[in-house]
Amino acid sequence: MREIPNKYEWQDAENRINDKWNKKEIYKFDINSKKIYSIDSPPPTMSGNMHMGHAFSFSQMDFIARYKRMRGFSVFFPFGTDDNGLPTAKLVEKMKNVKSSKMERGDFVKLCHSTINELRDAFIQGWKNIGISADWSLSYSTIDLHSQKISQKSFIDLYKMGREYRMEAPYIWCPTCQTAIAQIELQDKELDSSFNDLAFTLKDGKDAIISTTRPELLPACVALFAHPDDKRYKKLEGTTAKVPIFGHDVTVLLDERVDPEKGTGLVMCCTFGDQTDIEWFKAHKLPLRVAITKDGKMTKIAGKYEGMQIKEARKIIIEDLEKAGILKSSKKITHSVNVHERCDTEIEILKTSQWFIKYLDLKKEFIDAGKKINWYPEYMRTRYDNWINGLQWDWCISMQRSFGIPFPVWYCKKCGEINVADESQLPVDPLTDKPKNKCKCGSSDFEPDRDVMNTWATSTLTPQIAIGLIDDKDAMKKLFPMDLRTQAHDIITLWLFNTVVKSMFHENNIPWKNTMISGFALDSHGKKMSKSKGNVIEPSTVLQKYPADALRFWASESKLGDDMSYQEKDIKTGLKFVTKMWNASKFAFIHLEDYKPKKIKVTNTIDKWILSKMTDTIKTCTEAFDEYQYSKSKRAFENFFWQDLCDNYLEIAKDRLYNPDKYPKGSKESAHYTLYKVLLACVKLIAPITPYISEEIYQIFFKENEKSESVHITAWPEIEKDLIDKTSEKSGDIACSIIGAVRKYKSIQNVSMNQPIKKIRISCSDELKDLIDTVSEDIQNTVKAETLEFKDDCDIECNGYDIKLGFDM
RNA sequence: GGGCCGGUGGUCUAGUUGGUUAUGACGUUGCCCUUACAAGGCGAAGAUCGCCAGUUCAAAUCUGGCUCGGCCCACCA
Repeated sequence: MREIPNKYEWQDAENRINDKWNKKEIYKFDINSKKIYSIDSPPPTMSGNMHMGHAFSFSQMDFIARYKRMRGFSVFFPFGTDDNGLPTAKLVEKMKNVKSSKMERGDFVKLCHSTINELRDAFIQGWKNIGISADWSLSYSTIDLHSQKISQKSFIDLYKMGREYRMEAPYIWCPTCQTAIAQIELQDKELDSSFNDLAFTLKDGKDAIISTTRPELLPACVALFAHPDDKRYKKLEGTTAKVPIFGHDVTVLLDERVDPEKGTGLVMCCTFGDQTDIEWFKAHKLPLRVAITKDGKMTKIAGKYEGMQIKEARKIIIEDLEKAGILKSSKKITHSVNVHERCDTEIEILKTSQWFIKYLDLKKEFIDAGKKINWYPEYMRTRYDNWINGLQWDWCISMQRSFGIPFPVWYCKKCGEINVADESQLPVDPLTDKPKNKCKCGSSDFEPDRDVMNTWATSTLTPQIAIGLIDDKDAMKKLFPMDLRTQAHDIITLWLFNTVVKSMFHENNIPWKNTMISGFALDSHGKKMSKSKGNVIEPSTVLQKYPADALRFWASESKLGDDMSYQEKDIKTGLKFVTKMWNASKFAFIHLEDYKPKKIKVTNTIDKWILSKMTDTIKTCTEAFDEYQYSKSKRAFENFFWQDLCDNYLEIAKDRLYNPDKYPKGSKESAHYTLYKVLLACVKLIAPITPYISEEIYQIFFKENEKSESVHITAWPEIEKDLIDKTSEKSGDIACSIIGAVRKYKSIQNVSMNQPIKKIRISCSDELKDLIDTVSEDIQNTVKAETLEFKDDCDIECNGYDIKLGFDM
């Protein structure tokens, strides 16, 4: 045993311990282990700094990883980063001050890769700094060649299964980013607008007034709609109306999707203003009129407005309508519109050619798959089910961008046939590579697919990507399905669901047996942290002032699935715990300096009491961890450690440890045995949550006897049935209660706890008297009472028991 | 508008198969330098458990309605 510093210097300790873990490969995964536990963790997006939510949810999964490791599993815990696609491209454009649209595609892609490489190590360091016990030799990026290969193979397999098709369809389009975007990338934004009533001219010369916020879509108008039950308009069904300014004729139609209460009850349908327009377009087989270009300008059909930006055109058209007397009224409104979350641009719906994965026919299978997964917490499954039940569109996986994983596809210039790459070519870039074979029409003149897959097409393959890192031909057999997916609740519908989809297609199995869903870290007012609100706190800032253990301790407070607000005071609580742990251990080290653990008979009731309580705590912590309830485990541990062990046991045992001669022979040995055993259990029980202080204490004191290189690969404490002793537990509890009463008495008398008292008087039943007899000496010595006697003239309450007390100073 | 989750001392939070005095922390406050810890210890004050109704001998806990907050979805002419 080496010299014990008075204070725990956490900065120094954490660096030293990180080095040790690294050097000794404590978290190295062994595929040949008989017991394997595998974790599919979310690859964080490199386009932002590590934020509190990351620290929060990754700490929580690390609690589980560390617990399982101590339960004897070799833990497969790889770490990925998501550096694929649009977020990275945006970051690079901003950092390097370039525009991908103004660069050679190959140059931009190269710049993206080199930027990722510049940033990657520092980014990952953030996770190392909070003590994540991933096997860092198993790292992947969602854009690396390994991921590209798997992603492209997934595409080819699905294509061959007939699950993928490319089709022209109305889809969400961002005019700024000039790409199709996923529904999940939409955000609601409250914007000012005007709700304009304008007049279409009916065949009989009368006006038909419609209300719209988007008069610039008039050239794209293809019909007018009214509700079938709307008496005002029903008779107009089938008549034609002339579109103001633009002059083409459209028909008045009836459809139940019209809200008669809204505006004038008559609405124009444009291709495309919103989702309903798409539905009408399909249901009524309407013509297509495109008024907006891919870069957000007016098209030729807009006549003199051609080439104008959408908003500019809207303004001028309203002015023109007003001049012409067509604008009947206009009122200012605020309404929410869909914008692209990354650039805040109002989205458009354009008919473009995209790749889709066909899956709407399999809703039932997906819901059944969800039932085979154990959800923690259970209620999160409902979100998954609801999402599937509400699905209406196939999954669009293409984007019109330059940076991303290309589709392994060429189109035959002669016959138009789709030619997919041969598996042996992967990863492939159709822009620079050629197909292995001629087209079946005999031509070898090809046009490459210029799109890239969106990030979700790849990130839904993390189980396959992660397992692919293992150099073992049976890796898939050994690791799939994985044991656990961890993620936050906001992307159940997207990431979790679509991973199940891919897994069902490719492996015909669920991707993992369990899923653990975490909440968010919110700011101190319970609001989501976001850059625009300026309320973001980064873990790196916290770690300058507090140990990683304190941050993790905070993360362990939250019940699984619940959001938690971040307040610095809660991190302080974590620091206080670390300090307490250190000090209590220091006390033990002083008394156990020459102690060698060996099994002895425990003689003292108070020792039996704490050992029995410890057994109880181990049971609670183990059961809680098995249900992924780390916060329950932590709470049980904390109560035991702080209240039972520190506040009571150590205080009671102190006298026996310093003055063993006052006690029967063997008392000191009994205390030594107990103290060692209990402290070791404590260090282990909290090791998953506060790995650094636990490791430090283990290294200084326990390693010598326990042999394992690290506390994190020692065995989780076992329940020893022979330590359960309910009678001693009750005696000990009563002793603590009596000691508490004396402390309170001394406190009210404003005297030091050291102040001796002459006599403790106790009145209680004979049954309780027998229990108290076994601990009376400990009570007396702990509170420095000269005598203790059973008498009937007492009136002070003894908390929780039918006992009355009296004290004579 | 729909789904799921939550509302507990000033602040954060445990407890929800109904049953003595509702857990812990931060903050406030009194005392105490006590051979681990003043970054501490021992006490104290502070909660009609979001609101209303119901079931029950008994409700923080169960039921219904309302309200506020979070996430997801829909709407957004």
